[in-house]
Amino acid sequence: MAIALQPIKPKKISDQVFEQIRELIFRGQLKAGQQVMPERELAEALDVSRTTVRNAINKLVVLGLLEHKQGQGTFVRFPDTRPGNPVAAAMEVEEATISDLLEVRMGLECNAAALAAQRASERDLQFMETSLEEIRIEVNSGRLGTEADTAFHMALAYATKNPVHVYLMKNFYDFLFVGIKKNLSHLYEAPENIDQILRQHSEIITAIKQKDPQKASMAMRRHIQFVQEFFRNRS
Amino acid sequence: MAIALQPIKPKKISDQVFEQIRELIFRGQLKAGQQVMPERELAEALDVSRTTVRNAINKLVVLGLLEHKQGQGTFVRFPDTRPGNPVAAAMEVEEATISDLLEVRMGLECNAAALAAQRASERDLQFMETSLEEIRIEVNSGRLGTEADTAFHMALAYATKNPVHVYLMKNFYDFLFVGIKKNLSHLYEAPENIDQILRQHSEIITAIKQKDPQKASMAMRRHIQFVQEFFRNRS
DNA sequence: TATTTAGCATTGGTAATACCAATAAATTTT
DNA sequence: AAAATTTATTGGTATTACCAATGCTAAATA
Repeated sequence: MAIALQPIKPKKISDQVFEQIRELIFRGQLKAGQQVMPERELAEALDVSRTTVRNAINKLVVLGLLEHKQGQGTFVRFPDTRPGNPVAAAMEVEEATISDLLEVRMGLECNAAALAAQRASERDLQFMETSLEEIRIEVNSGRLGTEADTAFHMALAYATKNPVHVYLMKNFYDFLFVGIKKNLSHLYEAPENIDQILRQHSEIITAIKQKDPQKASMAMRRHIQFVQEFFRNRS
Repeated sequence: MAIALQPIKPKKISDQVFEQIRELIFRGQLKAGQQVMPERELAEALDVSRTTVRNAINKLVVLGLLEHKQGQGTFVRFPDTRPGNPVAAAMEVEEATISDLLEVRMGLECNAAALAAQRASERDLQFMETSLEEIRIEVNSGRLGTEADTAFHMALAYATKNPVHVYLMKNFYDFLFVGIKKNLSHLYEAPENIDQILRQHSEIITAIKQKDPQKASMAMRRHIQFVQEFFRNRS
């Protein structure tokens, strides 16, 4: 007998719950930042076990749509902080130090400087010089030019014309710079350091202008080494 | 009183299990297609509840690293058949080429090799040599040792002892794999290249054994340059 | 009274156990 | 020998209990 029987839904219950909640989020009935019903209530409302609800919610958490907060509840994440960004959490968990961050930047950015020296357009150079100028202004106004500083390094990333490098820097921007930002205040407290740093940045730009990869890489190396030294001495 | 007590950070148990299993996959100790231990056995072996193991595994399933098959077991997915591989997708969107990937790896991995030369433990070296040996076996059997090759580079990442670098490479894993797979499949057209590659990997290990950062970095540089040259000549 | 402290309620995290459901292999039956 | 059945294994769901973190509230204290 070949009667086309209705192939019953072989779906896992937890997946059905998952779909329902996700729908609520997509439809905007669960807005960003809002708290979702507690697991216990959801379980009763849907007449399934808390275990099942839990699996569904966990899936949404892993996908970055929801966020667990023990003792408070589960909340809808804001879309702009969603894509692949367990960064902040990872930062806490991984015990990453400023030193660790600088080590990685040494490899990544020296290479980027060398690439930029081969490919940077006039526009790229202008962006970098603008950022450098903004740092000067900020610092002279008594503020710290952290924003401008990161802008400089992002401009460098774009100047490599390498989409993979840009992708990395975009996605790990927080991870690579957040630690620096927090501690940059100390570095900028000593005015004599500021001149050093400005000069180092300037040297990087000069080397890129001259289209000298070796020189650019070395300039970046000296810059990062300087920062490394600073943090080594104060800890 | 302002004694800076060390604020304990109790990671979730399920996340610890998650990390362990994921590391087994990255290191190649759990190969693609292979079945992982049943949840009940894992729970007993790790001395945690099955619930916890379940949560950890579920997370890996959602991330696409594992695959559930009711009545059979849980299996390691083949990296290139992962649905919605975020990095691979990004590679399409960003129009990234193998050449772009190799450029970034040049910066990241040369630096990693230098760090590993300063910090690699015996265990790290063993992992690298095991991976290298597995590549040999795979190649001699007519297959291409893409997974073993990836495991080698992950082992190098772990050997740096730098949590930021490890974190980057973990999230870079798919990208790395895709790149390596394409590398090898094309390099395989000229078998004499395989010997070159094996020797280059061997030189990297040797340099790390000798705790010579410069040499390790240079060995890695030569390796990547070799692959770059190959792709330059065939396009 | 103002502040601190302690306790309580809420909510996610883990555990233990039992049973359901699907699959594959072994066994029995035809 | 082939087919049907049973059995063992393994993931899926349910239930219950308790732990752990957070925030609120009321009691205790200065």
